[in-house]
Amino acid sequence: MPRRRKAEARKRTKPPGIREIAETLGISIGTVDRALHDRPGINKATRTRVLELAQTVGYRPNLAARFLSSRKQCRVGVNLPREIASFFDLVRDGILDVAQSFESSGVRVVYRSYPRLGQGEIEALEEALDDDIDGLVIAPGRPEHLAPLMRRAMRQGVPVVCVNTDAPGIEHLATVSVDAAASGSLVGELMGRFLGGNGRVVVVTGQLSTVDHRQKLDGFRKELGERWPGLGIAAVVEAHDDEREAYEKCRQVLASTPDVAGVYVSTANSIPVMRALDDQRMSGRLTAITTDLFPALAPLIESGKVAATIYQRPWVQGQIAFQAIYKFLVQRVTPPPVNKLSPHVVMRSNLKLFLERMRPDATGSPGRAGPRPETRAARSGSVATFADEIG
Amino acid sequence: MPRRRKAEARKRTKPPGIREIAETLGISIGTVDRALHDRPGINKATRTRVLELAQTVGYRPNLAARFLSSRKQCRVGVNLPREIASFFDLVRDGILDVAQSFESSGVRVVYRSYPRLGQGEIEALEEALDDDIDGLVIAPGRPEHLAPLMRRAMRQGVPVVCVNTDAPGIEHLATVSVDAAASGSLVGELMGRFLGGNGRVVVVTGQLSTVDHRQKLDGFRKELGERWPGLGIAAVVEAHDDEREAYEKCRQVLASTPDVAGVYVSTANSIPVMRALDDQRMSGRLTAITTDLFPALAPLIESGKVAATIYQRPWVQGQIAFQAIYKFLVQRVTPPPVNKLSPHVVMRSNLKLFLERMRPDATGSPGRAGPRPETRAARSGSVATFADEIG
DNA sequence: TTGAAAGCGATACCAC
DNA sequence: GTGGTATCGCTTTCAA
Repeated sequence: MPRRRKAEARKRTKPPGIREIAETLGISIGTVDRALHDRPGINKATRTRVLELAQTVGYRPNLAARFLSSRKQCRVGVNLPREIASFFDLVRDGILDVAQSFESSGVRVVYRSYPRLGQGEIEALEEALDDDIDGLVIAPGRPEHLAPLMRRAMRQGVPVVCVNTDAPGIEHLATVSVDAAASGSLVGELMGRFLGGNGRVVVVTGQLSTVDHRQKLDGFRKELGERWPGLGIAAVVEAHDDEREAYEKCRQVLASTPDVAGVYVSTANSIPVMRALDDQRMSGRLTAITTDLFPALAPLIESGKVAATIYQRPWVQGQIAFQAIYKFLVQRVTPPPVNKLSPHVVMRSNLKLFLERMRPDATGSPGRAGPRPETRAARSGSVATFADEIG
Repeated sequence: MPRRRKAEARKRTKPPGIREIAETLGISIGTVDRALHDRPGINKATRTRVLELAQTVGYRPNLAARFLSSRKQCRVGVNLPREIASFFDLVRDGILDVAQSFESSGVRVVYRSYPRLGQGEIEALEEALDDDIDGLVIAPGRPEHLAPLMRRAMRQGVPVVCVNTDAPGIEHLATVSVDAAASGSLVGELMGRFLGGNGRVVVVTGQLSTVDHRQKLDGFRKELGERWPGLGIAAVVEAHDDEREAYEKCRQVLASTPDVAGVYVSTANSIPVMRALDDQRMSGRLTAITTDLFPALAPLIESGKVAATIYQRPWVQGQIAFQAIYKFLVQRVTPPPVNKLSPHVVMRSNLKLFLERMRPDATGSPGRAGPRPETRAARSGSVATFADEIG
């Protein structure tokens, strides 16, 4: 067994650098640099020679050295709505967490917020694009309205990653979202199992013109149609993410449809729906499955009034989005254009695992602890980077 | 609105470095370095002065510079069993993925494997400790047998992170695992809902002396006891992760217990159990919930014979484990001692999202693509780092 | 016990 | 077009 000797063994045999390339080619490192970076003022022929040699020796730039020498910083814009905070605050935290772990590569996050999804997002995007930024993470509320600005970003060479939507039809580097169709059919399957295969279900959504909402309904309907002949949709309620509207419409529907066995709320707007159920004294008898997770929902899950909720993993969405931008900017790796996460099923028995991650103090950023003598290890109060991803 | 000017704005105002500290204190950077790193040969008084100033100015080392100048490399040992491959291969991939993304900080993975959980792990651990390694990730099969070696690791100053167990009672830096108790009660809750609150369930486990297995059973039993009065445990079968044993014992139990409504297999040993059910012509009528996910299980989920399986997220476990070691070694951040992941529920409707991640070609390591001219962006065939975490 | 200086591997200039 | 060289912030070594 090859037991390495203590001292010298841990020096690394250094990989080929630009200096080696320069030497073997008998040119200067400046020229190599020019070739590698497509910089102007270099002979086509030498450029090719350099590129080829780089290829064969397997040259890979030393990112530490690059960051150290180039004094410019990478600035990544993050535009998110303030509402719904329980979701987007976690997206932001996920982003900050990853950003943090790459701080030594000189990335900085420039954060902008606006009132709500689709409200002020155009202005914020415009502002960000004016702000000489290298990359951008956004949560498009109304993708179609953003299209022109997205084209502008493209022209400016600013890569944009969209979270919480697959934003088809607008230009972007990548999207990150929960698989909406899978989300819908997952609820269909849970509903089928929970109801023993029989019953009629009311679906409460936002508005069906939103791709995401449409896909969830379609997924749900497909699952029911293909696998659960005894299950049907009693009604589809569009509540437009409005509390009052959700409450009123649900009351009406429930009153006029007595034999409802289940309710599926496919947006975060579940509280008023549950209130309507309560008012009809139905919340115990009905099987309710909701979407997202926030403090007000916890007691409803605890009590069993909500059988399950579909968690859309905002923290992880943020992580992935930032990761994509970072790798693209720093390492020139183009991410997959569409990143679909698997939704999580949260029920009473695993609820606490998720709530723990939602405490405001659990932002999981030991590195932010600030100045400390390096020799003293700091035990961080919460979970490090990836660990938080469960939230 | 503060629109920054184009060119100069993106230079960063540099944070305080050891040079600044040296200057304001009127000493040399060498001395500052000695103070910051507790190196021998420095006056106690100056040391304190440096440390204090560092504290007040908020000194944070530039990791890029550190890595660049220190020519030593960090070597992290990874010891994993070859069986069960569907699980541990993914743990390894998760580790490699993170390692990859930190390659520019000079971490290297030294991989060792041995036949199966608990078989050869002592030798492998010994070998790793002999191999002058800086940190270690292991998957302890029999923690109690490893105790002396773990103590040795501790003495040698080698931090160890354990995956797939919370390995109580042995020394380690941290553990990463699915929350076994939550896993058990989650199955209890699913069972309760699926069976409509009535029926008797057979539990198939490995061996109850294994903490992890015990906790799952306890979680399951607790959930049933507290919330599902109509549900009971018909029998608990210890199959010791042996296929034949599982099959035989299950056959017997099922034959002698006619009124079984559900089966819970709390280890990956579910195939023989399902075969036993099939042989008794019960697989359709029973509600089966299993653990882990591997190719052979997919058709059983597809067909509905397995209602759900609890996915233990090997990929993420690997990521978190390596991340913990890395942060500890490089950034001196001590991770939380226990990292409990929330288990995922996989059913027919979201199965494909998980299977996609299990294809052997989907290792998600664009950076490994090898030498390429940097100016040419590479579109990676699969998902970048964090994205794969859903698998 | 301390100071001074030589790298690490890239970028960004200058001069030719 | 190309070569040379200062520079980034730190570690390391040698000299005082």
